[in-house]
Amino acid sequence: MDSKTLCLGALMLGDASGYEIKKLFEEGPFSYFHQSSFGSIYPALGKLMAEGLVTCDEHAQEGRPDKKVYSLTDKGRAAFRKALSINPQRDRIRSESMYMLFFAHLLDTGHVRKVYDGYLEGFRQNIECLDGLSSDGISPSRQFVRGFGRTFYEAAVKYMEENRHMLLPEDEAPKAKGDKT
Amino acid sequence: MDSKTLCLGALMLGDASGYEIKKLFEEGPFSYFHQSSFGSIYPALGKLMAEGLVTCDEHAQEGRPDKKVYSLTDKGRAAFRKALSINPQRDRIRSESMYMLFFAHLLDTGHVRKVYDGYLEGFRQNIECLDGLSSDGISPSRQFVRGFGRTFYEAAVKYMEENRHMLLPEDEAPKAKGDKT
DNA sequence: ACCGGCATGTAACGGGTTACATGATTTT
DNA sequence: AAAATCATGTAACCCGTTACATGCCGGT
Repeated sequence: MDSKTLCLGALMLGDASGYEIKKLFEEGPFSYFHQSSFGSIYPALGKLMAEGLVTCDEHAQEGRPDKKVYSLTDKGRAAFRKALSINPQRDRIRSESMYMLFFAHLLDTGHVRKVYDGYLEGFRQNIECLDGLSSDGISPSRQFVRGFGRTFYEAAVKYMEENRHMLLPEDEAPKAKGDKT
Repeated sequence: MDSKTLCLGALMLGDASGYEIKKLFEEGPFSYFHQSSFGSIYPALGKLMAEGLVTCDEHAQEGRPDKKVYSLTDKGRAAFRKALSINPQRDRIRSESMYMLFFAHLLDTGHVRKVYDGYLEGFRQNIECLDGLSSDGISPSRQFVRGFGRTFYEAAVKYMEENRHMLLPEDEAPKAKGDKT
């Protein structure tokens, strides 16, 4: 999915500036299945302007650059719908952490533990973040996607909690501290 | 994760040619969390050779290019371990299908159905593929990662089967064909 | 005092995907 | 007869990330 389509979609949720669009991908509704950075958003918005797919409303501000709020045009909405009407290719997963854990037996236990806990923590944070989103008046589509993300993250946390011993057996031992073994 | 590290990891599983490495990412043990293409594998192998991290054994063949089988050197194994000792950044999910389904209410029902079924089918195929892998003598690390993939795909299939109505309500109706409603 | 947030933008760099080039053999 | 598999490799292109440039305001 190219940056332009990503921006069009963001604007479907309401007018926004480049800065605000980035937040949608960082903490907002898109954060669970996409991301974007300034270096791709600003140029994308420029191109969309040139193509007449968005308009821009400049709000002068003191002490900081003007805030440029973009809005979709009818042409933009049509272009967005067209962009989504292609058949998406299969998702390509790309997990550095999993690649690393695949080779956990070659690595220092301390390192594996750090990666493991960090990965788990990331999933937990995503769940918290999902919990923090308001569900007022959102479309069934959005609810569906949110639920999907939730399902995934919860399954991941559960699996990692239950199967920690496979990669970190020694972490399981110190359960009873006064035992007579 | 850069292509060179990806190739080193592939060779940790055994000597292989570029062609075979690609298959590891397409159908093999890595297919669940990474991928790679010829355009990145062959140049990566060339660089690894130049750096002395792998050696190459050329097998002459009739009617097709010589098969170049690569093996890790000690230096290569050390480099691999070092590459994995950094702290991986958080996984970045990138799902075109989810992005599309997020906006399902804007799209033609037939298209949504096609995307939905295609997506689901992809997950089912991944599960089948996992079932087809032999578990003989694989390390706990590999078992862990495999289990993780399985957990994810099964949760995804279950969620999509149970919540289809959220995006495709009309598909639910024709359940009882002789009812008296 | 310093860091994080707000706010926009550019440029280099890196790297991966895609397409191209070649060609025999096996399967459908 | 066509398509897929085996097998390697190059090159252009795209495009995204990262770092840089600028600057104020509010909180610690």
